Amino acid sequence: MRVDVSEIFEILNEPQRNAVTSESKNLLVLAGAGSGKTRVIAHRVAWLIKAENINPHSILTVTFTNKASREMRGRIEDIVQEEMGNFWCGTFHGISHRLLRTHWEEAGLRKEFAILDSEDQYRVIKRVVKSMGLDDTKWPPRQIQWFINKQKDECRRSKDVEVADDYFAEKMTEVYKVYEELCERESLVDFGELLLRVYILLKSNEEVLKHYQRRFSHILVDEFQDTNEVQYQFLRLLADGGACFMSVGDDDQSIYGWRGAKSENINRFTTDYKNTEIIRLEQNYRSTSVILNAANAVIKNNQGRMGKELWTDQKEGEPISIYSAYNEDDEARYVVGSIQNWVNQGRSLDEVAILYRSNAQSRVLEEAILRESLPYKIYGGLRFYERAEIKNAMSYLRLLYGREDDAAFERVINIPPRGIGAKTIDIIRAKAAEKNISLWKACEELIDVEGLAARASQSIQGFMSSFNTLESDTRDLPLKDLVDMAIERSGLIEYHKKEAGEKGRTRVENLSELVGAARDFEPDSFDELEESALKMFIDHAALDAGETQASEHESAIQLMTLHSAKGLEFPLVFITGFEEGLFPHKLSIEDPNQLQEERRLCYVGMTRSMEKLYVTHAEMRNLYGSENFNPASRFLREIPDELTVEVRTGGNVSRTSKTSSSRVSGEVPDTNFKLGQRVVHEAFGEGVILNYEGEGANARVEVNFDTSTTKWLMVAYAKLQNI
DNA sequence: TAAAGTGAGGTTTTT
DNA sequence: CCTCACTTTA
Repeated sequence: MRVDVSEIFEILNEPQRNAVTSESKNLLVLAGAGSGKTRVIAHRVAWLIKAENINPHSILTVTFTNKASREMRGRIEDIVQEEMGNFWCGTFHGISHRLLRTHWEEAGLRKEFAILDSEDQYRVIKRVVKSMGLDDTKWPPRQIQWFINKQKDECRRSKDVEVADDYFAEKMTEVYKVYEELCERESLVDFGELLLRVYILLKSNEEVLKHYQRRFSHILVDEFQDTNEVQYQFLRLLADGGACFMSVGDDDQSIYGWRGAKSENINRFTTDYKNTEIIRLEQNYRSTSVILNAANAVIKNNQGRMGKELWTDQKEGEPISIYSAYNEDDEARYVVGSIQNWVNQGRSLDEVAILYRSNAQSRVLEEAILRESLPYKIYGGLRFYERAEIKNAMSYLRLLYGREDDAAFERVINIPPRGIGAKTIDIIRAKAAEKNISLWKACEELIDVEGLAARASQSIQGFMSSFNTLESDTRDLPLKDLVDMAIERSGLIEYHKKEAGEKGRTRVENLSELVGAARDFEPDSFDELEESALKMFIDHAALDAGETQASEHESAIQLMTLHSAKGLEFPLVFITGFEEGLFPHKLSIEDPNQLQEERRLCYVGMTRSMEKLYVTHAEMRNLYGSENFNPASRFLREIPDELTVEVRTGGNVSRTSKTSSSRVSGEVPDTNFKLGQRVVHEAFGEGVILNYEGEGANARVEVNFDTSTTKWLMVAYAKLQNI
């Protein structure tokens, strides 16, 4: 039966249509910012189903974030007008998880294996470091966690790590090994492990591999430039069965190289898969031509691009406003003033985004917004399932599901406080280690032999028996009531109620929101697996930490880092802190590759803007307690002058400042020195004047010497010479 | 068991 | 300089 698919076509341009209907076995779509990349994937899936009569069951669509995967599924279902329960559309991690739940046995896991989120993983690693007798100030668990994850991203087990004479790598690999053994023993799977284990499963198990190779006739991958090694290899194994493989990405928007993403995977795709058809989506539907041309001009400075130039038939639009602020307060004031102008023109606040390179910059901006009592929403805090009170409640649920969950046990054994201190826990841990059993079992044994202080013992018995009653009381209850009862009995609500002020109240609110989340929880079509709702809820919480903030649908200014702005669009965008050392960040300036990534980040930031873009920088910025005089970002010079307009000072924003106006010129009053001046000192050598206070005979200057020491010196005594 | 003190660290983040 | 994690202390 032929289905009318004209609707699929109507809204697509030619390259988009070519991508959607391509019959090539291997297809690479280079999709520029705002060129309709999600639309192309969604329509292609719809096309395959409606026009080519491909069973949704045979299609695999992979994205990076849960949000993207939800959006994708939603859009596809909108087009095909039906729900597709058996269609696999998910994140790499979600899909891997699903495969492991199905093939736990072949993968060498217990049926009830638990997922460690990064905080759980951190705690486990910390415990491992301690148990190995290592000093955790010398061996920071964070760094080891990073190391281990990096190895896993690169498909390396501890035995595969090449340490090559590097003492640190050697030691960290040892920790990796012990961590590996612990996870094996307790059947714990961290995020990296989900992928690595699936990769190893497919690679070593012919039967499972063949099954999925036969099943998936079409594989579609979004944001291909963000794939890391293990993800690439995983896809490769699946596609090697002869599936049609479409990857969509943009090398110019690769901003996650620092966490293992390899944008080379785009090039690699074309060499690994012969006769790959390449389609470029270069028409941008988002931004004015001014913004687009500026972004193009900036990204042109990068080497080794796949080649792509965005164009638009939209109007030219307003020039980009450049503002050189006196300091960061002035910058923030200017931004807020401009937003008020926007509002006065009848525009709305949720059309506005303020972007910055690093989170620390948000505070000054936040304060300026607060002063004008404008509503704002800041991205980047803890997400729902990452909050302490929620993790505590989830630990109760995890323990209810499986008493062997040590991570959960440790978390809640003394929360709320029940008189079980560090000593008692040490005894329990020692027992568990000695007998190689879980903490829960160790408690049972210790109680039997009276190996604990009477009070602690009693308290633990109470704690443990409460789980047994809870279990029998919640059997056959729907998930929502189960969660409700578990939280009620945990004592967490009472505990947080006692907390002072606002904090305790929001925590109690969050706990009841968790009950709400349980009520609304729909297992994402895991139906073929016989898994309890509770377990699915627990896994869901680990794999999808939820939104950054509870969504208030009030109109608000959006504040976020350039990284988190990727994929979003706003009519009005501010990019702040456009300064050397901040953006590009000082840690990225030396390495050409990292510098190129910074430039891509700039490109991403600029292309977020639909109508109007502001770029601001501060001549002076307080950083780590001292004043910095950063030159404007090199990216600013890469924007053609004819596309910009310099905002004159004394306009809508005043330059008021606590310090005297002479500071603007940078001259140290009644001396021969000025800020930024190079000077030489008899003992310390050459340096640059960073700051000053006082004047004339009392003037002191702060000099940053080339030996990279900074000193405050009295001008009257220091015998500084101008160079 | 919470409050006060100490010390390190300060780029970007998803799963 | 400010924040955060962690330790010490009343």
